[in-house]
Amino acid sequence: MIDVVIPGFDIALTADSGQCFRFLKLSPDNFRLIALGRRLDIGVLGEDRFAFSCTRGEFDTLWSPYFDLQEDYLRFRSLIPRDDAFLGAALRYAGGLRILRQAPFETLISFIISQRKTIQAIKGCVEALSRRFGDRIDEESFSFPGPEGLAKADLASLLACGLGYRSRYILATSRSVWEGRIDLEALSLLQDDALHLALCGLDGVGDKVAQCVMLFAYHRLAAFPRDVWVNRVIDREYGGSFPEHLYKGHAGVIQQYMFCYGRSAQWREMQKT
DNA sequence: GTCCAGGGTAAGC
DNA sequence: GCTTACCATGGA
Repeated sequence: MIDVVIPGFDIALTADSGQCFRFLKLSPDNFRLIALGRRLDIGVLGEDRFAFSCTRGEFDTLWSPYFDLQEDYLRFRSLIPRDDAFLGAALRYAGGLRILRQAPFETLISFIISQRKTIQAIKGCVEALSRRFGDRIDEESFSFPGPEGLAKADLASLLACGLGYRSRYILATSRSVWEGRIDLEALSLLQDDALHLALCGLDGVGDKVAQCVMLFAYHRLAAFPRDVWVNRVIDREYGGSFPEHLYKGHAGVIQQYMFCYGRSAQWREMQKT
């Protein structure tokens, strides 16, 4: 267990930001994450102070990159026009979140699952998949399965995880990865357009899922996923057209502020009046 | 009972 | 090129 100072970092917000479905909220100030084949517990000690259940070396080489802690998120704030009241409020609400650097396969499968599901439901499916096909980490923790485990699964087992019609997408895409028809590691060498095209060639992956995988796994900060929440914000606050061009190269970060604030009780309450 | 959720696909035009 | 019906599941 180590004690670290991370200015401006909000673990509660990041854990519930809809990027990753393997955060567990143990208490208001304690979180558990399964990632990188490990279990990590994070406690909030105070303003900008956190406890991580790992060594200093693991924090520096594994978790600091995972949480994108070397990036200066203050530089994204200066991109927001002063007269944009919505983004100003969104930043005050969600400015402490980070764009995670997650494993491509887990992110890919998780966002194929995500279609027409709530975040809670996605979490349930991902947990079920991990328990059935992943490796045991400890008494109660299981890693997300690799391509082999899912490629060799049968449809009935996938259906039993609550995946519904997405089961055949997950089987087909897992087989594409396992059989080497697509190399998720090699995709990191591609430019954004080529990466998007390659991802959209997979079963169950369209524009939105591809954008999520680009942003949350390949850290392409220009990717701009448009889901029902973001579209709702764009309709209500920007007359149906968001000026993405103002944030060239970093619109994905702005999108994530919009998503989190748009889902908040605070913004939703304002919409009722 | 109805509506909605971090959508994709294939058929139709 | 652009719409539209359909796809399972669970919770509000």
